[in-house]
Formats: sequence, C-alpha cells, structure tokens
Amino acid sequence: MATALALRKLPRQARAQVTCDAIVEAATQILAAHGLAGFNTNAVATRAGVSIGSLYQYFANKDALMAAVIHAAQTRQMKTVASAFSGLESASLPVAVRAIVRAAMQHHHDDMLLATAIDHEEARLDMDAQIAPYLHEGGVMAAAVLANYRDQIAPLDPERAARTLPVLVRAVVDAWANLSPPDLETAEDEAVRAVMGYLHCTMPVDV
Amino acid sequence: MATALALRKLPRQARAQVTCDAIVEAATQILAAHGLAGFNTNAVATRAGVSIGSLYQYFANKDALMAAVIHAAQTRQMKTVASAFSGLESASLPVAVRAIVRAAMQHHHDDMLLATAIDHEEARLDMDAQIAPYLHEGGVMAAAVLANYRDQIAPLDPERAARTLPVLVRAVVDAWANLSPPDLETAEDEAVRAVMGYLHCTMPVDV
DNA sequence: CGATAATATGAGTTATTACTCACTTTCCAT
DNA sequence: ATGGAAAGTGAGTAATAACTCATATTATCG
Repeated sequence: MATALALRKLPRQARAQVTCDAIVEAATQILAAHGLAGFNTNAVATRAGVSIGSLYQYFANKDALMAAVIHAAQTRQMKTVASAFSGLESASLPVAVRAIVRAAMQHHHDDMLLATAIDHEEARLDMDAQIAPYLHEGGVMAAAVLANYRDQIAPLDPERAARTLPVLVRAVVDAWANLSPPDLETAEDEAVRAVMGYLHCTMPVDV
Repeated sequence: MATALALRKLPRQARAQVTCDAIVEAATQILAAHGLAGFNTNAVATRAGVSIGSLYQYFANKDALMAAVIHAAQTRQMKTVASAFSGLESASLPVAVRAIVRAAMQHHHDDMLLATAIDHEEARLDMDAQIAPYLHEGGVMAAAVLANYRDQIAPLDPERAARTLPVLVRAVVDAWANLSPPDLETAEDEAVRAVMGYLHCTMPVDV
C-alpha cells in the first residue's frame, strides 16, 4: 500500500512524451484485451515497442502505471461527455438525455474488461481523491444542463443528480450491452427511461 | 481461455465438503481484503487451513476456484433478495421498493474490492451463460412483485425491468456508499428515487 | 564540435506463484 | 479387522514477472 503513484521522472523531450504515451496506450490495450490477468509490465513494454527499462524510467512501479492508465481513461471520458454537452441548449429534454446517453455508451460497453479492471484498481489503490476533480467537473456540467430544463423536471439536488445519473447510465448500458449478442437499442432505451424517470420522480420517496 | 471451470473432483464425504467450503470462503475473504492482486492459491490454502494439494484436488486451476467464488457470491445474493421479497405482499409500493433496496445494500457497498473483482473475472471468464439462470430467477421474482402493483406503475416490460432494475440499484448504491465517509442514507434515497422514477416513467422516451 | 544531460536498451536477478506427485492418513463397506 | 477408496499433505519444480543496472544512443546548447 501507499505506493507512490506519481511519475518517477517527467518526460522533458518530445520523444520522451511519445514513449510515455505509447506505454500508457499499450497498457490500456492489454487491459482491454486480456484483463488484469494479462497485464504485466514486460508485455506492456513489448507492445509499446519500447524496452522494459524505458517503462521503469517513467513509472516507478506497476501501480504507478495503472494509475496513469486510469487517469488517461478519465480524461478521455471527460472529453467525450463535454462534447456531448455542447450544442445541447436548444434540444428538448428527451433529445438531450438521449444524446448524452449515446455519448456515454461509446465508452462503456466498449470494453467491459477495461472498465471493470479500472473499477477494481481504483478501489484497490484508493484513488477516490484523485478521481474527485473529474466527478466535480462532471457535476458542474450536469448542473448547467439541468438548469435549462428546470421547469420540466421535478425539483432535485443537482449535486446528487450529478453523482447518481452517470453511474446509473453506465450500469444500465453495461447490463444490456454486455449480452451475446449485445442489445444496444434496448440499452439506450432503458438508460433513457431510467434517466427520465429519475428526473421526473415526484413520488413519495420517504416512508 | 476455455479453461474447464468445473470442479475436478466432487467431494463425497462430509469432511471433503467442509474443506471445499473453507477454500471458497478463504478465497472470498482474500479477494475482499486485498483484491485480485493478493489473490493466489497458496495464500488461499493457507488461510483456509488446508494444504495447497487439497485445493488442487477440487479445483483444477485458479480460474476454477474463481468461478466457484463467483457462484457462491451469486447464491448468497439470491438468498438475500429472495428473503427481501417474501412478506411484501401487503406493503405499499414505496415501502416495498425501499425494502428491496435495503436488501441489495447489504451485499454491495460492503466490499467494493470483492464486487469489482467478481465483475472483472466474470467478464474475463465469459461467465454470462452460468450467470443467466440467476438473472432469470431474479426476473421471475421481480415480475411477481411488480404484478402486485400493476395499477400503480407505468406499463413496462417485466423482463426488461428485471434486468435493468437490479443493476440500477447496485450502481447507485455503490456510488454513494463508496465515499469517505460513506453516505448510506443518500445511497438508499437515491436508489429508491431511481427505481420509483423508472417504474413511473411515462415520458416520451423515443424521439 | 564537444560536453553534458536526457533517453533508451535488455540481459540478468530475485521473488513469487501455479501446479504436481509421491506419500500418509482417514473413512467405510464387508 | 482389513482392504481399498477417498481425502489430505507439503516439499519441490518450472514458469512467470517485477524490477535493476551497466551500457549505448540521441538530443541540446555554448
């Protein structure tokens, strides 16, 4: 525990940055293809086309590499969501919800092995603190969008909604997209239904 | 891949069953405490108080042991949910939903490391087929309960609901229960809100 | 250039771990 | 009892994988 997850050395030249990126990219691909069981530093270095020594120049240990993979995944996802949010001002609520669900779908069902590996390692490495900023940023965006539809939805706490809605979408999408064969249409419909339901819920919730 | 996940040998005597159970129990504890990173067969055998040889008498390989852990976890959860469903006939819908959410909470936030490890290994080992019966059984139970409230909820496909609702509850609970400090009250409220919203959703969902 | 710093290499070391097998102990049917 | 089957043992093996380090290559700058 308490492994230092920071980079051992910062890349200063352009080629060093390329090497670093290639390593993280290779690690991501291996996780997606073979899961944590196939994730080892020698394989990552080989796939990245660099030597094992280069890997350890930048990543102090395997956990640090894993942390970098998680960080990169979060950044990627944030970008996708942000672009889904942009240009939504004039859309109706159902249209907006569906657009955001579609954006979320691109990342998640995509690769169950990667997503579950990240979940597990995030928990094991106690990365809540590092993740918090991403969550907060997502919350701010969500709150802004929800404000546009203030009159069409039940009164709700935007901070709560910002945490609940993304995981809700993700879980529903995963459940339906991870079938054989995947049922992406139902995945989308069910996710939209869940979100719309959440936003409209005016029922007595306390008992 | 395509590892045989069945037991190598069936326990015939009572003490053999005890050994088998102890091994699966120990494996579960180690997964919960240290995650997949700490999960190795020697450690499991030691913790179970049996020799490594005994472990391999019953489990052909590490994956077979993992499969047994997953199977046991599913069975445990099924029991909890079933007992939550019983004695619910006279309850109001919100009360019933809250009761079921509470039951689901007992298993999930409990141990993020175990839950995420199971998710990941389930995906890696392609265990969809083995899991299907549990899902189906859950669906039957859910359908029976929902039928009681037919008049209070929006028309919906029980089979869809049976797949969507459990993962929805689980995801929301995990999101709120896995904070530091955990916010179990909000977890429950948000899960109830999500379920009630889903059940009531009459909004235009298609665009 | 030439000097120094940054980057890259990969064989090698060391620890871990999945799994085997020859053997002993316990149970049970006759 | 007793013979055979089931259960249990754990030192040992072979493979894997995290990580190091002495050395080689490449960039930067005066």
